[in-house]
Amino acid sequence: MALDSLATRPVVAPVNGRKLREVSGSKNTQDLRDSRFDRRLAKLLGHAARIFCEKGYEGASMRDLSRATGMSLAGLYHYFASKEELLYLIQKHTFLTIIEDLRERLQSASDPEERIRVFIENHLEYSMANKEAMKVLVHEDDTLKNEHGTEVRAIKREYYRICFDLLEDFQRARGLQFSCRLAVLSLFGMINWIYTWHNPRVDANAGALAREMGDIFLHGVLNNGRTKTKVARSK
Amino acid sequence: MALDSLATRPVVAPVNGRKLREVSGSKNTQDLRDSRFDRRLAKLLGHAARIFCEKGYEGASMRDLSRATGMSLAGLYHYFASKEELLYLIQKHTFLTIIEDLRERLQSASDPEERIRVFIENHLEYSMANKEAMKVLVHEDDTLKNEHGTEVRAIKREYYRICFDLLEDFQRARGLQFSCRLAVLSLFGMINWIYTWHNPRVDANAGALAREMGDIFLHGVLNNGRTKTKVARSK
DNA sequence: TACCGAGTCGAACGAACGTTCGGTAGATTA
DNA sequence: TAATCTACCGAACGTTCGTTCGACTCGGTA
Repeated sequence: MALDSLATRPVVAPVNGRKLREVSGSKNTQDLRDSRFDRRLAKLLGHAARIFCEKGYEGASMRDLSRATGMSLAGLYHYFASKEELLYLIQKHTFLTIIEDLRERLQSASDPEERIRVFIENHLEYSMANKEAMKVLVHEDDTLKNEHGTEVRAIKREYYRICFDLLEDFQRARGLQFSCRLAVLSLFGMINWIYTWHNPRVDANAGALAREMGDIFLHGVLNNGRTKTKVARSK
Repeated sequence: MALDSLATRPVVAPVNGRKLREVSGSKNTQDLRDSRFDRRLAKLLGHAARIFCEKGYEGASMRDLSRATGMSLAGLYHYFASKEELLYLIQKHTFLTIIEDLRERLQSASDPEERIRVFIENHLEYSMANKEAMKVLVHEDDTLKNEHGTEVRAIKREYYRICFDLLEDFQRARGLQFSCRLAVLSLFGMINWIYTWHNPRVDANAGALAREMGDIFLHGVLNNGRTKTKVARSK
């Protein structure tokens, strides 16, 4: 639920113009301070994700975040430069974590079908475990403009590309013919739509859902790649 | 593109507290005035849909609408009571028109598979012909609260129900077993996601897209309803 | 002729917005 | 001990928001 690690921060431009001092202080003290800063920031991002999820980015106010976190309005700006950067940090961290998890999981699956199922399962498990950040990622898809928007869109393209390649592998292995673009986007539609309807009290959990949706999708592209026109009768 | 008819207005509570006079004026003059009012309102709703589509409901301002329509800020409120009602009118009209079109089309299709294909085709054709209103409908799905929200949600449930019943018929006719709820929601995900990626210069038109997505979806639920576990090998 | 309602407008209302400024307490460094 | 830096705050800044008010014109009605 919480954005519990910001390990990605060091590789990008420092947040809020906060300079990374190069020679002052002992390394230990420095790390301690930075990790304290990061932990506080991560907690703020978690609150922000919940608020953006509930009221939408435009509908949410910095005063909402101030109220939710107990920190003063001005104090918040110690941790980020603007409301827009807040959204950027949430989206970027969410996307990068999903991709990182996915890459890890894909290492232990070689069968093309299995790899697509891993993709779906990873996406769904992350979505269910981080509902709020995930809705912010999907729903505020074209909210960010300029550099921040460009950067997040680049990560999105990367994620798209991974799925596209998995589908091409599957297609090649089975000798099928179908539009990978349409297939990827249909799959994304199915799995990104879930946040609008999933109710943990009546709907299956991530694993079961991933299996069922994987079945629908894979049978769909499989049979569609082989035959044309009408769906075969069952008897 | 434009919300070109508001034929639904007479059956609901009058917009903006505007009373329907009962005895004053000749009937012809009355009709003329009302239709003039409706035409102007419909034009405003078209502009509003475009603006809500571009900037989101919360991000759009009444001043944006004033600028786009050339009407003064105060003048707008002659046609509706509030910004919220504006969104309500757009969503309601869009939903009711889709359902009306669908009911008409379904009358000339009796085969269960064919009827599902009609559903998909209707949805996609309307979406492509009314991109802006459609995005507002999908994207601002849970923006409306209270009475307006309740009413739109009721129409949405009706639309869901139609699709659900079509799927049950298909299931019964083919003797299949699968979760209709999951199938409907997967299908909705596929077709409601389109607005995020469709590019008329590179992607197929509504008819072709409806056929391809229909193939994927129908093969998906068909084979999934018959077999379990792994996808059959193609050789 | 007097009147009325539809349609439209400029100007303003109070509230809320994102952000900034000047400061302070306390820990760390020189 | 003096200087510096981190973390935070109250109070305000200027702007924009949705909405309202009073007034005006104008075609149709009594």
